[in-house]
Amino acid sequence: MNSTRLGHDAVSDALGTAGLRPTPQRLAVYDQLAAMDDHPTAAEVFQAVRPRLPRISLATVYKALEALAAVGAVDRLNPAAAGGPARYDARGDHHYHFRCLRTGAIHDLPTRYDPALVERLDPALADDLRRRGFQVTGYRLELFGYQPSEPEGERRE
Amino acid sequence: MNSTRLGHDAVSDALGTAGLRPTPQRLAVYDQLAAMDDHPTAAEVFQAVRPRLPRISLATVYKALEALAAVGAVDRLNPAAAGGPARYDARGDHHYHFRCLRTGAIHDLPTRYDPALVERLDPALADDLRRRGFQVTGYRLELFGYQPSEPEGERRE
DNA sequence: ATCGATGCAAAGCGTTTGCAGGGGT
DNA sequence: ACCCCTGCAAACGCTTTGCATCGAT
Repeated sequence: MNSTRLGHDAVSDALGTAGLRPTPQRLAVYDQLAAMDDHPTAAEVFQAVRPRLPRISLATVYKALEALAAVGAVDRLNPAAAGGPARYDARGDHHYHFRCLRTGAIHDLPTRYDPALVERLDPALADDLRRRGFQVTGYRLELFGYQPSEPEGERRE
Repeated sequence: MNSTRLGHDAVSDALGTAGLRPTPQRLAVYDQLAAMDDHPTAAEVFQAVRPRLPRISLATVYKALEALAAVGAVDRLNPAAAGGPARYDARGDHHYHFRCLRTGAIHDLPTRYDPALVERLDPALADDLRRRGFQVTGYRLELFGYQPSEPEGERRE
């Protein structure tokens, strides 16, 4: 569904290169994450993979997500509220997100990470940061609002 | 230090209008927050107000921050990592933040909330969102990187 | 045989809640 | 008198960790 999602081979390679094993659990977690397009929580991934791996534990899902994040195969998205669950993103590149304030779902936006965004957005700000000695290594842009309501499949955080 | 910070009277008024009482604890929490410029966590505010209010509890600090946020006197900033503490902002307006990846400190950026940011950043994206029925009510822009190291006063999350 | 990964249970951390006591209007 | 607030303690949700077992090289 998305051109930036990796296949088993690419994920296996990425894990292997980092000295991590491409276990069935890790690959299943990645598959499940890549198949869901509203960026599920760890608990949701856990429920979704249980039919395939009935003996998997939630702790293993967390560890798998950590391993996948370590090799850049997934991104962990910050919780919307303190104490809320983090959500995960199977894309390996940077992009913007839209977060629904009603359901907590996160959708990808068809835009790309733009290293020059700050410069373009506000040259004076970029200049000011440089002058103050702040080294900017990245940014996060997140839109929020409300997605069209769906008759089913709703989720609340 | 910052023109958008409110005085006791304004905070008291805001609380009163909402049917909330301007208690010493709430005002002290607001004062402390306004006096710190790296956007402390609830625990840090708690420690900072203890000398003035030795009997205050952490729960009261949380409740005070909630009350202040409810009337718009403070903003709660999402945790950087899942399970990490939220940070609080004494400014009543919207603006961007710079988050230090080393210390977790958050600094204000001298920019303002721009309702037309999405339109300006990417008109095609704005159009696409409208077409798909997504209602955008706000956004969050956060830069991260590294602040100049300080000889003292460092903090890690 | 080695060494990492799994899965279970328990701990950890930030935050919220229940509730009795207290204070302002 | 009323109602909100405080402060203590306990509960809560999400995540991580300790540890014995398992599995692949």
